[in-house]
Amino acid sequence: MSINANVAQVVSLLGEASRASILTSLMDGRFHTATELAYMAGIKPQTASFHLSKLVEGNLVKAEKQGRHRYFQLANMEVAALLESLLAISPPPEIRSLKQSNQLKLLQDARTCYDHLAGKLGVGLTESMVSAGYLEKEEKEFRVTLLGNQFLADFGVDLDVLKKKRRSFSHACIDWSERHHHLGGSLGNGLMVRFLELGWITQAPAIRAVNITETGKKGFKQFFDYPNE
Amino acid sequence: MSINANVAQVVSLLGEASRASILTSLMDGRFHTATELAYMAGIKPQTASFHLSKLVEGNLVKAEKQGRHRYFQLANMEVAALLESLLAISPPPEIRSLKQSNQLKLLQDARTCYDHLAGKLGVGLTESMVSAGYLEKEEKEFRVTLLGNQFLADFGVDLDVLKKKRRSFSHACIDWSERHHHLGGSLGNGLMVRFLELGWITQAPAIRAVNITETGKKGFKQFFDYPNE
DNA sequence: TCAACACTTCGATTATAGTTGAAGTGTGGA
DNA sequence: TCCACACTTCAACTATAATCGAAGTGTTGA
Repeated sequence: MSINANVAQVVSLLGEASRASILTSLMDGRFHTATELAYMAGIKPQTASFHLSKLVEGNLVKAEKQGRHRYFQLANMEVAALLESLLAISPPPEIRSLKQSNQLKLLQDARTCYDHLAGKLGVGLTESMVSAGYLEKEEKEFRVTLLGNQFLADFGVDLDVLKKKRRSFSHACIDWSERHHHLGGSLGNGLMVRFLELGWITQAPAIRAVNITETGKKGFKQFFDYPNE
Repeated sequence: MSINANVAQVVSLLGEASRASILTSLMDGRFHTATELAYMAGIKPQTASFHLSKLVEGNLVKAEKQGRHRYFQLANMEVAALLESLLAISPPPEIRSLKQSNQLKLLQDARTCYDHLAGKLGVGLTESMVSAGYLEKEEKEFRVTLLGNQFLADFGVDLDVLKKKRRSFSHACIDWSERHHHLGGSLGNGLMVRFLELGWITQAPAIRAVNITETGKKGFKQFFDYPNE
């Protein structure tokens, strides 16, 4: 029954510690080199290269050559979505060290989910925007209200451009740490890009944790009422 | 980075040919014994037993003891949904033998998807019901119209009972062979149960293919306008 | 009580696949 | 031209895990 063999083949690519590590490292949506990924996964570059070639072959990862570097990225958003949903299913990690505990906390506070914000920050901002009447939650996506249209325009996010992109506009993305939905799609991405532009957040170099700047703290409070306790 | 280790652990259970075979065999939603599953996967009972204990440990499968038999079933509907979505992602199988080709055709024509109908039959019936105005497709589920309420009541499906069950009522389930949605949830299950009651369909013993009886052919044409070319 | 049966456990074998050192290719900069 | 660097390929090693025969447990039915 080789119907199953196909599933096994695809899935077995995910079911190995080193490859899973590489893939979750790639979940920040940015490009990474083989050596970087090797370091993050705690393996030698040859080993990473071996795994990466398998992942490229299996269409989970795509590569782009530039000079003597090869930059790797998740093949598409479906892969990222699959990974996030698997993280949601998987049991929470056991904490073994202080460093690990701190890293986990950073990720829970604010991180990128492929190309938009997740963690407490991502979920919190989304909820604030719903409370303020800018967004309305539908079954699997968020709808931007008239009020929200105005707000986003004022904030410097061009909805017309975002809507033209050939991808979902505002899908509700499941969050593995908060067990809530947050704003994904091109709108989620557009907002994050704007936050980066404004210098409200900065991306950590090796991890997909996100750092909130002092300007950001004021801005999030003023414009989004976050945090709102 | 043991965040990844958890994912890898869960996923690696799926990424092995024998286990994938066992799991897809269990996708008919029925209970199966270890020996049955071993036969279907082409391995010895000891090996199946070994894998099954791992699957039970990993909460993908649950077991129930009855006399000298132990009956195995998928742990929950989430697991079934995960498997179907993986089948949808996986490339279509290569055909190697006539027998396999026939089996694949049977599965594509009409099969069970956990506990409701899929394949051409499942997709076709769903589309007919939408055309007839009994169902309306929403983002991720189907809504039963007033007309549909009446139709289903007449047909002998008790919606009140189904709605009380602690599970989704009518979610849209992705079909790996047809690449379309079909009707799942308790309503999808309720309909299939009714078809079995009426003797319109019978379940094949070893495969999750479904056989349409002569009565069924007439019934589906008369009540559901299927097939409708 | 006994034999047949369903399943599991154990131990040995075998196959598979991840890992790494060494060597090779190609690019960039001095 | 030469060296440093990023990456890949190759070959050997090693660890892991799937498989199956043999033996053991517990259940059913005669």
